Amino acid sequence: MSRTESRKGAETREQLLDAAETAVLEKGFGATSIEELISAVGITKSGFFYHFPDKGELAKALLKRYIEREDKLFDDLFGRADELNEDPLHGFLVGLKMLSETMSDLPSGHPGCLVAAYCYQERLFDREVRQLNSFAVLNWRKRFRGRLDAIAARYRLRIDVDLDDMADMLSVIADGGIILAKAVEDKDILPRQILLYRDFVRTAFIGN
Amino acid sequence: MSRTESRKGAETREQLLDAAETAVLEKGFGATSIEELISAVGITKSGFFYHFPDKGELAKALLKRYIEREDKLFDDLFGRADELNEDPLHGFLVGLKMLSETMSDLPSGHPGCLVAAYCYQERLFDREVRQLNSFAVLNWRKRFRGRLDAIAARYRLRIDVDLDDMADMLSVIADGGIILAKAVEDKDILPRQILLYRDFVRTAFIGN
DNA sequence: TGTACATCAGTGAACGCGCGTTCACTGATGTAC
DNA sequence: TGTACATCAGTGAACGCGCGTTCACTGATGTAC
Repeated sequence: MSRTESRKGAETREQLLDAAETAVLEKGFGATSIEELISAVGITKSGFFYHFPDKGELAKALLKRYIEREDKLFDDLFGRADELNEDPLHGFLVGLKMLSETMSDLPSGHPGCLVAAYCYQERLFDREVRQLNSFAVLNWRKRFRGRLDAIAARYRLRIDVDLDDMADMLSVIADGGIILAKAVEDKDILPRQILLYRDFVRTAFIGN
Repeated sequence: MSRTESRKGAETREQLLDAAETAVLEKGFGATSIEELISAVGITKSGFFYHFPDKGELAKALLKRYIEREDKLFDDLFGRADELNEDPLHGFLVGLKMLSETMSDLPSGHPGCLVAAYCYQERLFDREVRQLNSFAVLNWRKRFRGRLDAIAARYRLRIDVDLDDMADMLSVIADGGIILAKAVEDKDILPRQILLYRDFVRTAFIGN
């Protein structure tokens, strides 16, 4: 229980972020009130302002936490896949399979991507938050582009595609898959679409 | 100027919907105020309530109009593509090319998909609006599934994919592409992703 | 070990503003006879 | 053609509520000497 990170306050802060994340993904940031967050956590409104100087800082902290978690998920998942495969293509394909299964295991489907939610509410956030969002996406591109480069060094590309586009396509499929799954309330859509992307990568590099 | 559709009122109503659509895609429905809509159109607040009984009816009218327009766009686009090709695969591929070009021609990128925006704010809408959203997506699935069936009747599928998934994938790519384009402010992303989907369909049916 | 002080994690009351909604009313245009 | 009435497309004022934010204060815990 040191001074720099005393436990109690940090716990309350996390609970506020948890409540905020759920609410923002269901109703949007503008329609999420500080009032509902504190009543979920059980503190007063001034308690909220002890943890965040204003609502904008909540938005920033929320997005930062989300991006860090997502990065960690990818690190863990594709890291494990790499341990099982020395071939970069098979490592990526196994990673995608594992990603699909992880999404499949979510009991009521993926709750939503904060990056996507923020994109549809850009005007509510300042430049810093929007840049955070942009960097996150560009970082995912870089991450998957690196894998695709390693694959392309050993396998011949059978179709004429740009590898940045192909790297982006995983983020595109994930965000789009979440939306369709939410729209028709079918949690299988996202994992199935990820497997479709996997098929695309496989045929692009080893044909059919 | 008949009684059932006098011109002046209908025009104001459309302007309100235009202002609402722009605002909702930039800030979300909850953060879009009636006040800003009427100041954009130049009427008073009571004027708004002459056109819409409450804010919820605005949401419904907005979504209905969006879905109708989108359906019409697909009808026109793939209809024209069909006239130029009697082969179903080439017709679909030409249609996708045209769709990509249409998205490319949008001067500042696609402004956003209302269906996607509503998914990230589901709690703000009643069951009727959510069902409207769901039906729209299922209808797109049906539309593209029909085309894929026609193609599969003439071409052998080279990879083992479900055609409903492949049909959904176009909506997924569109919605996800819009999000990435917004996130990194690069309007080329959406048209390029559509072309990537086109490559996938082509290789799935004629190989490489 | 005791005391003084500092920091943490909040409380409670008050604020002004903007929001969605209601209601009684109105001038311009259209329709019936 | 003139008059009476109906409908359209709004206006203007008022409402109560909830929102984000501020400010002075406080009890519990931690640290220095």
